[in-house]
Amino acid sequence: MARSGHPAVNPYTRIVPIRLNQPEKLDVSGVTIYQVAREAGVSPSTVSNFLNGRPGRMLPQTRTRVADAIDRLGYRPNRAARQLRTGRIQVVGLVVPSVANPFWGNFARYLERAALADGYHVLLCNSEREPDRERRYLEELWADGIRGVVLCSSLPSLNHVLPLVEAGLSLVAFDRTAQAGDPGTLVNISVDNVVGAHLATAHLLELGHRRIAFVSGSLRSVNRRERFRGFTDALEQAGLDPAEAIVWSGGAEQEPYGDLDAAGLGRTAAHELLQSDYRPTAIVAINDMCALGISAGIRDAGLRVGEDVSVVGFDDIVLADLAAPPLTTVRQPIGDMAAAAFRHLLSRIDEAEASPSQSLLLRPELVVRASTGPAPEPRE
Amino acid sequence: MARSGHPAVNPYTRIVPIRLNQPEKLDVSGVTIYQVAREAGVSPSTVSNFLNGRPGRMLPQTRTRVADAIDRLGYRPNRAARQLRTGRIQVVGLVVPSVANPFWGNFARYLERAALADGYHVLLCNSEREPDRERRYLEELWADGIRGVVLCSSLPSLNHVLPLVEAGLSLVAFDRTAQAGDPGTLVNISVDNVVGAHLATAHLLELGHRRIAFVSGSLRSVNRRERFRGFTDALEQAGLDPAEAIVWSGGAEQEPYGDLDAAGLGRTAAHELLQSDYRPTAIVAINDMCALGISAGIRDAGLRVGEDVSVVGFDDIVLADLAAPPLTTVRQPIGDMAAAAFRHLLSRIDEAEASPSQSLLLRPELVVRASTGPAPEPRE
DNA sequence: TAACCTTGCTGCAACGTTGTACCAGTAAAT
DNA sequence: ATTTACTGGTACAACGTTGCAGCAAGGTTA
Repeated sequence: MARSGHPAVNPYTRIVPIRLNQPEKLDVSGVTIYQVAREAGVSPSTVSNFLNGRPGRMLPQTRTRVADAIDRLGYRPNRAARQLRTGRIQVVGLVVPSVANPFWGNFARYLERAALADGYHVLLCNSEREPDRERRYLEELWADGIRGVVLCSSLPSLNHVLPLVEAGLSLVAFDRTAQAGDPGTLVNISVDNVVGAHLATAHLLELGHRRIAFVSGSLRSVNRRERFRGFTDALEQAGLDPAEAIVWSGGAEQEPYGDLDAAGLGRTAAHELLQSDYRPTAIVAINDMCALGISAGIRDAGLRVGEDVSVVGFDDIVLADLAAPPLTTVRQPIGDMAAAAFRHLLSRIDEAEASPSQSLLLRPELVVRASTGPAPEPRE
Repeated sequence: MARSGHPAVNPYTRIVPIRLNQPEKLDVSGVTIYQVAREAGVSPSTVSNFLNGRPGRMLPQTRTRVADAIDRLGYRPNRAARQLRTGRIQVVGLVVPSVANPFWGNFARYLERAALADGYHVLLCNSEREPDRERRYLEELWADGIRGVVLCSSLPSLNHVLPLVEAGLSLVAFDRTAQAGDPGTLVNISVDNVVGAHLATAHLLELGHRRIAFVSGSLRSVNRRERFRGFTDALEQAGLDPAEAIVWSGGAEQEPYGDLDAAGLGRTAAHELLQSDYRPTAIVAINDMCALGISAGIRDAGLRVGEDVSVVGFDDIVLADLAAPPLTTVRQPIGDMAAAAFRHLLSRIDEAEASPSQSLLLRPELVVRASTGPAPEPRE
């Protein structure tokens, strides 16, 4: 501090003894790598080597001395300093449509579990499925030094985040399969939506249903398109003409993805479908929230779910088992998917060379409950 | 770099041209405060003053020059460097029992919204209501430099986190009212549980119900105790003897808080209560998940919710309106509470002197839907 | 005119960590 | 005896930001 002896006192300035803006910085834990070094009788570099570089670079006795000192002092590395120095940070981002949706909340919990096991934290962001919010969030995360993000988007195009990916952001897209225009380094992780919807539809066909409807919001998102394909594939395989399938794809154009309103959407769909001449005996819903809405709509019409009209959902949220009647649905292996997402993210961040784009599809599982039953006798 | 001319070459070592461990640090955005300073023709200190200290400390023209330079270069301050220097960080923690519960997911979303408006991020943690996880999370957050946390705990005692609070951690306890042993600087934010349960119970009494049950898991958590008090208060006020109230307080001792299983708990409770001789005509549930489970249990018994047995929930989660029949419930002003929580947190972090402990109780609102109806005629 | 104050800016050291470059000391190869 | 290699460490300069201390220039007061 006083490098050249006492600091020269400016004869023109009075002493100002009160420091209003003192840093008042609360020490993160008070103890730094220097104190550990002194305690262990080594240099800070050696402690750093112990912590990061090879611990093989020192004698066993030195190693234990350092370890003991760290223990004794309760030393914890200062993350800010580490990040400043290395540019790395032990945090990944998670962008979901909305944690208010139990499916995403659940996914967040599993991802956190996976991340925590590797000493990573998860920074959570709600995009509300708005591309602009997605972009701003990713920019924010990037500026924070975060280099890996799990993006739950479902949007067909990722153009809005392309610049960041090109700058080096590692992106794992969840609930979305690869598209033609995707960046070359993208990893996609998703349930096999085609198989899932196929399972659901085949289940209904086996029960004897022939007039089956598919209900969703706009079909613009990737997974919805795929689920629809699984639906038509199954019909075709059963010898039905998919062109004659009943498709209810509502929702205003201006708000085509509404997650929260999926239930309301389903209810409306049920009302309309059950009033029509060609009334379906079974309905495949785009997800569980939608299916719960459909169930409510069926009841509104004075019909019984699982008897007059069967309903299949998708996701298997906790509430599916709780509904009246419990919902038959397609279960996503959400824990496995979260773990895989984090594992891929980590390998992307660590490796200098980004491996080429790839997709991981996990097989879903049909959970049969009481919302589906044999097709009622045709009464025509 | 080459401060003293060419670095002396060690005659004993061959040149090792391959640097395996190069830092490869991706620049956060490439542009630093130095480049902004050069672009604006001022010193880095002036740019820093513009960013933090008073911008009144410079001429208007200087101010605009700096602002322009920042714009032109797209400068964003490096948070790690800032944190290292100041010890501050623009992140608050949020510890919830589990985001898999829609109520907490929703709360997280609102808190994020409030935080984002002030440039703060939210780091989310799932405690699963385990005191030990709570403690470890808070320690982790503290080590990360985070000085403010919203803790959604409901545990009567906060002893397990006391050391951190004493070290300077600002804590806002959510969904929990003040307790005798609380730290002196704690802020409690909660809905008025007594009033809420009172509203729910009074509503049932007005409908003519007299045999009303209260269903919850263990009563050890703070808010559950209070809701129970609101329940008994209302009974008393109606001239009934609370000692004769039907109280179902189940759940194994070893897992007394199960959030995910609240629904299963409710279902079991309904089964047991409806089999008893003194069967209730109405049930007050500890929360909506529990109420949905109770509804399922009532249906299991072949009875109609809202006609044979009325059910009131608590929280007003999205699914309450979706159930069959839609759930009458007590709505928590969750957005207001989240905003208040963040506001208090911020003032605690900013102010050097922590103001004394206080509690904020927000008034809940009864939302009447179809799960409650007039008490059935006594058929005895 | 001397003494002091105010304004508007800059210089500099630090925050805690890391990894490269270096270096003694010893062992092995020439 | 000399060269080379390996081992087990240390010294030091960054990373980007901040805010105190300082300092010219001009203004105000005595």
